[in-house]
Amino acid sequence: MARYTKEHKQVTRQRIIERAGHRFKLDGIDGSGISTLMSDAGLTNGAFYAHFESKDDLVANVVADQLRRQVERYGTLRPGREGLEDFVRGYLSPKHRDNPGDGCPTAALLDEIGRCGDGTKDAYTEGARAILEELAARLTPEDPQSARGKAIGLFTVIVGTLQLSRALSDRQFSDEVLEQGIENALTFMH
Amino acid sequence: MARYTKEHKQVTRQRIIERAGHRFKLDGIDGSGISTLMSDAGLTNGAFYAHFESKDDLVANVVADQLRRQVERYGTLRPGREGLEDFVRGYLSPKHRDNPGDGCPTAALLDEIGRCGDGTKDAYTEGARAILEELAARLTPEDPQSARGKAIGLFTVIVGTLQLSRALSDRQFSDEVLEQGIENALTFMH
DNA sequence: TGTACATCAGTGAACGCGCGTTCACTGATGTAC
DNA sequence: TGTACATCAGTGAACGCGCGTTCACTGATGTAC
Repeated sequence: MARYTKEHKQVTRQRIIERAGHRFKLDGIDGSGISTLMSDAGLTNGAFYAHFESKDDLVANVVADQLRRQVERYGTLRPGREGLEDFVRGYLSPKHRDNPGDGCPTAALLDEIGRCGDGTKDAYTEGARAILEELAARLTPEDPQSARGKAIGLFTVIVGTLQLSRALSDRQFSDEVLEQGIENALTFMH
Repeated sequence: MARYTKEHKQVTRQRIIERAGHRFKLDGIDGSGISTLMSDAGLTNGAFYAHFESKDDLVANVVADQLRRQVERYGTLRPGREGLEDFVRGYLSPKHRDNPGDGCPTAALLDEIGRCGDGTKDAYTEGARAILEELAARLTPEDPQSARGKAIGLFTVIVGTLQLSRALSDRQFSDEVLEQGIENALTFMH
């Protein structure tokens, strides 16, 4: 099996982290076992500890990686407020709601991260800082103080809205929450 | 042990539900085992299935109970907008952030509820409806349509803010998020 | 009033299973000669 | 260029443990006589 070039192991490690991000967002961190995670990456359970010290170690790396990807996504948007509006509409869409595995790690895992150890929370904290800075930069660059406050409002309202929409079994109610959430998010962008 | 009066079993069942609410909010649903839950209620694991069909059955009952308590709390507030402001300040306080076991079930469990089965999501949906109605009734009773939208905004922003503050390992950053969250929540009350 | 008994809330050991983790082993690789 | 070998990514069985669930049993109760 081992077909190792120079960076072969790093590539495998990155594949484990990426697939684990998907699985965690689908089934939760507690709900995802090592065997399943390794099988998702096309490997068997025993290889796990050649790449990570423990499950906690993996979790911290996955959280850091997921938040990094989230920040990178902002780079692909139209510049300024227009890009942010596009982002909000995609974020609060039925498609995003119904596909958590490919979606925002914060919406999928925020309360679980709050119960994690220091390593994971440190990784999350660093990522959250970067996201809020990205959002603030697009809001009112001429007034950084107010932009930061609005960025926090925008971020928390879209995360809370998406989570709520996923917890509602009544589709119509859930759709209403998403649509109203877009309007609520826009109040932080004016 | 059995000292059973008429409603003895109902009282025990209610005690299990109440203590399980506390435990779930502390350790998560997946993170709380039946033996621990029963021990919290002063019982042993075997008695569990005399009260509930399954863990899922308990979870649905706990979610319904927790949301009911949350709604009842609104009745103890000062009337109108003033009461709502008191509520928001208490909700977005370091004390609430640092004591999830005694706090809001939505902030502690929302993304996990999104991954639960229909029974639990139905219970949550009913409870969320009641909470949003309570909030809307205090906002602008003369304009129910706009009140409902604002209630959704208020609810999602305080839930998202509290969850975010719990996931940040940097105390100062976390405090900033809480304080800004109060201002952001107030924008939905004007 | 005192005793025998059916009721049933609760006990605690056991079930099979999947968890996170360990470890002896495999076998394809790049390197040495 | 061809062969022997050290490296090491990955295998897969096993560890002890706690999970959700089952079940034969206990013993205090309220009731019957």
